[in-house]
Amino acid sequence: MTAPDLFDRFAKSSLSPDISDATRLRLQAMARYARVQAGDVPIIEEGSELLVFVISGSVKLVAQASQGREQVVAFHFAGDLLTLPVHLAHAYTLYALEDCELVYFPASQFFKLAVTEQGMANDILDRAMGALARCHEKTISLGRKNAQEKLASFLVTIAARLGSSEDGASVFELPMSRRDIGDSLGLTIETVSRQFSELRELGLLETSGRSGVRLLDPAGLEARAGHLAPAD
Amino acid sequence: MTAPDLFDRFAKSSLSPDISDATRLRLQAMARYARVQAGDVPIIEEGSELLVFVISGSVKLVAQASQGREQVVAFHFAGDLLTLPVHLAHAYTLYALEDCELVYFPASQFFKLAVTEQGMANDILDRAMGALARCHEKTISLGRKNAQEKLASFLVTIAARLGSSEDGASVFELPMSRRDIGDSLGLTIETVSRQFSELRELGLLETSGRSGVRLLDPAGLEARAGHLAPAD
DNA sequence: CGGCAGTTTGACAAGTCTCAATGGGGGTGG
DNA sequence: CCACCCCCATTGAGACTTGTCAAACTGCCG
Repeated sequence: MTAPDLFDRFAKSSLSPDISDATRLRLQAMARYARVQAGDVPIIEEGSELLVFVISGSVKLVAQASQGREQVVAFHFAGDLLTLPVHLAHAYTLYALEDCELVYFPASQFFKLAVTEQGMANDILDRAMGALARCHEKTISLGRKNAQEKLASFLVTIAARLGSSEDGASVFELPMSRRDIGDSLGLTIETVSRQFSELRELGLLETSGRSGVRLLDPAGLEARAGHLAPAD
Repeated sequence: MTAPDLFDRFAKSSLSPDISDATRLRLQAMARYARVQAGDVPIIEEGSELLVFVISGSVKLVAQASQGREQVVAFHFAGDLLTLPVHLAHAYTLYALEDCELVYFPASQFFKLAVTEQGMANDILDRAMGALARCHEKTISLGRKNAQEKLASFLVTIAARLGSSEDGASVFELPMSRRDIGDSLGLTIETVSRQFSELRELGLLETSGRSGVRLLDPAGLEARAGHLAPAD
């Protein structure tokens, strides 16, 4: 598949259909592409903030702290938009969890163009607000939850994104390793594993192989996620 | 001071000067105002996401988890823009840390208008991206830092925002209590207090009264913040 | 000056991390 | 197609950071 094909798929999935041809062409001119395998770093580029669209596959956005400690700031899946920040106090890197196709743009250029098209500006704003809201939710998880609540809420969130429903259960394959989950939740790989075991013993979920998960009791899991009951 | 005055100050500080009069008038028509004292909840409104401009004072955005646990998602000071989310898995509330003046708008209406003015849309996008970047930084702090690193990086960040320089030292008054700091860093009030004492014993800072802070060695503090060295 | 709320300090408990060993999945090569 | 091997995941034991509970202290405000 060639780059133009990738741009078309990007346009179809992530641009509103009533974008003007002129804007579309200018977007295409500034678009860059990455097709990478699991584990690779898709984008090697410094100096400017990037706007990255995940066309297929899944990625993790990782921040490096001192002493080799890593924090997964966010996971993103096909259809998502993410921003790759220039480093502030920490350096950020994007990694492919699976084989991936990405389309990306220098953020400032993209914005300059986006604000000339109302539909596009609106869409980008919505996505940015959505990303901010998800980051806020993650903040709560990291700051005020114990290990079990962290894993439970993580699984509930992933299930909402990737899960398919099978008579009350939610079934999905985790594209990330236990280490990635730990690095995302602020836990060690061992603690993640222990919590998986405990949730299994509680009858809330089953696992098959390394990545298969079946949430047997989504409501029970949600109850252990430390979320505020909506009716409170 | 009357509401129109507040709008003028908002316009002067937070709107680009070349906004059209029509847009300005429509903004004024949808603007709402809050003037509250420390500790108050400035905005009681449900159902839609709000865009809040802090004209004066400072606020904390708090998320309630189950069992009365609170997580401070962000502090905001005069000049800041923040979004007050409709609740997702958690409920959010805004509290005034000091006497405050706020101007706020329903986010969707504001956006609809903002995208008709390029400068405005750009500005809002920039601010949203900035908020997202700060939230990412907070994620790292919560997920991968110990208590001392959390407090050190918190103080460095606040100093950059509120501190005034006095021959190498950075001096400021904390508008928030130890509890607020703990709720922001995912620590208890006792742990925050112990870390203050330890940093004091290390000669990195002095405190005066409950809120006065003098960072004697900002570089030394930064070194303990767990940040990645820029040159790495 | 007195009282109260917020802060500091101390002792102990608990949860998570660290280090270590075992187990199992899944990919590779024969 | 099967067997092997390596890497990831699981399980266990002990250490350590942080949380919990309690008491003393001190700014701050009336």
